[in-house]
Amino acid sequence: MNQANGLIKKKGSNITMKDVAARAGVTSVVVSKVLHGKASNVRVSAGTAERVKIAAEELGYRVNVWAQNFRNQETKTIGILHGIGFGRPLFSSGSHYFSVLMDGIVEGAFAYDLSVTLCPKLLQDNPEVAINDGRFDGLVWYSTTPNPVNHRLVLECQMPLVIIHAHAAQYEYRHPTIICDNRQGIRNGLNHLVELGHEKIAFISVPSDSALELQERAHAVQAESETLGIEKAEWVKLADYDRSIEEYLRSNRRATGILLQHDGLAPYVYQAAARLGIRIPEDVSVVGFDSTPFCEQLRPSLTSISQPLSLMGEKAIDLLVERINNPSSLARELVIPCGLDVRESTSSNVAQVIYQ
Amino acid sequence: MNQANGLIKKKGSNITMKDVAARAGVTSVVVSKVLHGKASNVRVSAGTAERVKIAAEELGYRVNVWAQNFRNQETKTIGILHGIGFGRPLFSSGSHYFSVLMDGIVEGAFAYDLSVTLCPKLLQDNPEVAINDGRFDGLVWYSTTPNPVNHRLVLECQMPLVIIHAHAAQYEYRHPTIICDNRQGIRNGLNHLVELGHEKIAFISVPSDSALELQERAHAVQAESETLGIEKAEWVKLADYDRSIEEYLRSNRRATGILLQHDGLAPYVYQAAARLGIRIPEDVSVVGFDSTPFCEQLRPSLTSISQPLSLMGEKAIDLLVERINNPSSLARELVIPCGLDVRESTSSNVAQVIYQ
DNA sequence: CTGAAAGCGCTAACAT
DNA sequence: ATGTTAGCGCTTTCAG
Repeated sequence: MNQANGLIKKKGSNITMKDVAARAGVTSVVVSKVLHGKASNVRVSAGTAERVKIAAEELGYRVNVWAQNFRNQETKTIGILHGIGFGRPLFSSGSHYFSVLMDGIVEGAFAYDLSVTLCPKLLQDNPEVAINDGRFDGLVWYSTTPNPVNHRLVLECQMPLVIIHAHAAQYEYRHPTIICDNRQGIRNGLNHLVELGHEKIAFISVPSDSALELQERAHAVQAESETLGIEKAEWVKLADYDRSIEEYLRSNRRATGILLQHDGLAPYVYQAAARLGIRIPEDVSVVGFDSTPFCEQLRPSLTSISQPLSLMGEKAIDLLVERINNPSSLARELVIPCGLDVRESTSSNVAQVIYQ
Repeated sequence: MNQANGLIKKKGSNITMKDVAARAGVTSVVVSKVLHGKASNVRVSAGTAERVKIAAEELGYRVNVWAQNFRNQETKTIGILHGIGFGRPLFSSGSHYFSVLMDGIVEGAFAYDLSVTLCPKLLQDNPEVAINDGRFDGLVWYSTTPNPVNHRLVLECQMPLVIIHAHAAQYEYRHPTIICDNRQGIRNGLNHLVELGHEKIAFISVPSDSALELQERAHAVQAESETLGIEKAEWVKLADYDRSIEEYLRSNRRATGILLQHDGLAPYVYQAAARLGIRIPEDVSVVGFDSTPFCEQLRPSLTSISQPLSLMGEKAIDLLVERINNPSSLARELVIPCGLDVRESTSSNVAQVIYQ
């Protein structure tokens, strides 16, 4: 087999500033100034500068960024902490959630010339070690369902850290947080149904809502339905997903507009409706929350309140950088408005009225 | 607003080995040996070791990994180079390709305790700089459609680098490569159709196939159809996607089994078939190549030859690590077998015969 | 068994 | 305008 290699450099066999300096007949300090010095710092004669540049070019010199960062006591790198047990998230499977979030985070990080690192030490066994081993300038932590263990870990974290999906108060204002405006999102959904002519609206929620955001959505429904002056939305709390929904849909209390606490409840509603011969959206309109890609796969596709996840990831980096540059800056909370993606699962209530 | 911070450490305000040494009444060398020394190296009295450990514990000492790596002239970090123009790939949108590949790469990297870094310098403007600035121990490069610019860049790369979707010969055996077995994949597809009773088989390909893998698939069809003893598969080369396919399907040369050069051609075939009232799979069976998630979204879902992308990412890291540890090791080529995901677009040819 | 010295590549501060 | 010194945190080498 034709085999050409040995072209790969051995560790530490790179050209350094010293080499360049030697060739240019100066010291490495001059090289540093010429090649990387801030304009103000460069007090070097034009001739020397030229010689240095030529020498660097000839030798194919490349700055060693790690040495540079090490010297500067920074890493220009941020880490991602995954909430649930800090296990490793997957890009390709699961809820698609991580992919979208990551895109935002990377986008934000790149704007500040920060690298984003997926680190086994951080994403597996012992985050508490890697969290503080000099690897990162800052961390992004996201979790929809906090638990006592990681709550404490996050609270005690001494590194610049930004938390996605939380209120600053939850973490004693120790770290900046970013969260979507669940109340305004619910308002979007309710408004949409009202505008379509629905007067009786139900909110379907999971049985136990440990996740803060789910709680907020539930509260918002209460508050907003009063404000909107619509019949106070009936709150269907699910004990047994399938059965509860079917019972509700069969009852005479059935609403014409249904709001879901999150998209994941849609299949239960769809299936129960199908069993009962209730058509979506002709007989009942359904609005989800989160507007995951999953919505597009449902038949009919699911109208859903959108959480601008990617944007949140991006903005999170703004907060983080602020914190890195000024560790004693205020731990701000950023609230991002929700949108509404109208799809096939909602329609006007008029037709229904006519044919009833 | 209740505000508690100032808890975030300033840069470089960490406990170092020096601090631990001072408290334990030894030097940092001893600390290093006790805390990080390989078992063989630790020639320290039990008492001292104990004191050091206690001191470290009391001070909350954490090793600074970057300093450690810097000293060891390594980074324990690999970078990902995206082929086409080296632009930044997105996780959430696009072909899903990147997500799957990344999962494999990360899986592989984590097995070696390597971090995977997404770096703006690498993924944007000037990869040629970041490629060699001391940031990475090695690089993964993937591209389905190489161009002269990045071909040269890759050829001249002095870092350990592994290439996904290429033959080692294309890069003069300078870097290890990994590629799926396109010929065997085509064989899978043809076999499947033959076993279903199809005797006349067509291969539909794109007009210009700059991508190496597409070429390989085409060649494989020629070679394998002979081997299989089936009527030599007709090769429909598309000049104009829609028209060519429709013309072909309308002609009396129409096959009952169609093999596609890649999944992306399926919609054209589906639509042309629909226009002509040709049913899939009743009248014609269709097999794609790549088995992208897209296959599931088609109606009927598309049977497709699968490329184990995630596994390829994982194996790529094996090759890369081999290269990092031994730069003058052989630039191997790894060929990974394809699978076949049977879905709804293929069925037995028997029914068709009966009712004809 | 422990310590002193040296240095990875780079740069800020202080000489000259 | 250029050089010298010093040190980021760590570990290897060599002396005691």
